[in-house]
Amino acid sequence: MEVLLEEPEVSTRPHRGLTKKECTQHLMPIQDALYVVSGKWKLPIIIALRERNTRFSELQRAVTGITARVLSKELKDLEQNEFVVRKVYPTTPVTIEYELTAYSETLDAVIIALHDWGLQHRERILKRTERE
Amino acid sequence: MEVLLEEPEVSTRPHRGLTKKECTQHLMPIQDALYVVSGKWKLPIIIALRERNTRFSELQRAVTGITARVLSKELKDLEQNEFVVRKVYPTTPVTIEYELTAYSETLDAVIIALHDWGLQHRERILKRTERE
DNA sequence: TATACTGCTATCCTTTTGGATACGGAGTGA
DNA sequence: TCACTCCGTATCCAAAAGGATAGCAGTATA
Repeated sequence: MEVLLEEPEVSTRPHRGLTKKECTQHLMPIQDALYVVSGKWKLPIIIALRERNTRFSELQRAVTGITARVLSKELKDLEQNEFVVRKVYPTTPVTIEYELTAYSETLDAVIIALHDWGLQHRERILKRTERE
Repeated sequence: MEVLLEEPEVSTRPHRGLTKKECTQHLMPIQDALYVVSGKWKLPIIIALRERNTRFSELQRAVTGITARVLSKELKDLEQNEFVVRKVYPTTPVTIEYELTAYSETLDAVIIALHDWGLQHRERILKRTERE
């Protein structure tokens, strides 16, 4: 899993005083961010973690429908992005806890923006389908 | 392509005074929003459209690497979400123009949030890889 | 002794997404 | 007439994402 993406190429014309280069430079961080939150399970897992579900099997129950394979992979991704720390306690048997980091909270602005937009979009679509 | 998603199920515990139901209700709009901006080409196309590339072949040149098949499909999606209108002018041969709607600008807050977060994330990762 | 739970990994399979290539009719220019 | 552009569609394929199932070592429980 790559964390930084390559520069995509878009367009040739300036826009609002931005050169092509500036536009595509804007695109890269956007795609980095999207990479981090998109996919079927990333946000459900983060939400489950916020609700203090910390252990693997607990998470698997909380995020209904996810398989161990996928949960394991997603947790590794979240760890790599430093949203989660994996703590191993030498009990018998070992206890493993996944905890959200302070850094994971920086995502809040993104999540809120997505949420607000999504909410009005959903309402818009429902109204539209009513009309039809 | 579905526009509204099903309610996902996550977790069982309350969090910050929110019930389970409230949490998952938050998730739905987020996933609606993600649905609209994620994928390889959606944002590059929107950016190209903002730069006044309106015609099909123009878009295909502007968004380098996209094939006609995929561009065609993405434009249909964008139309369905009411980000784009397809206008047909009865010239000979017909001229077809894709134009962004005013509604497409409501995405700006989301795009900016993604951009800002992505930018600092990228810097964070670059610093981290320097240290190693 | 048998069964179950924990925290996974391995293997294989399906679905989704996107890419390659070819082709289409209609028009335009040499 | 030949070649080229425009705006796509159709068919087939490859890669990525995700799902199903099985298993495993260690411990606890019945």
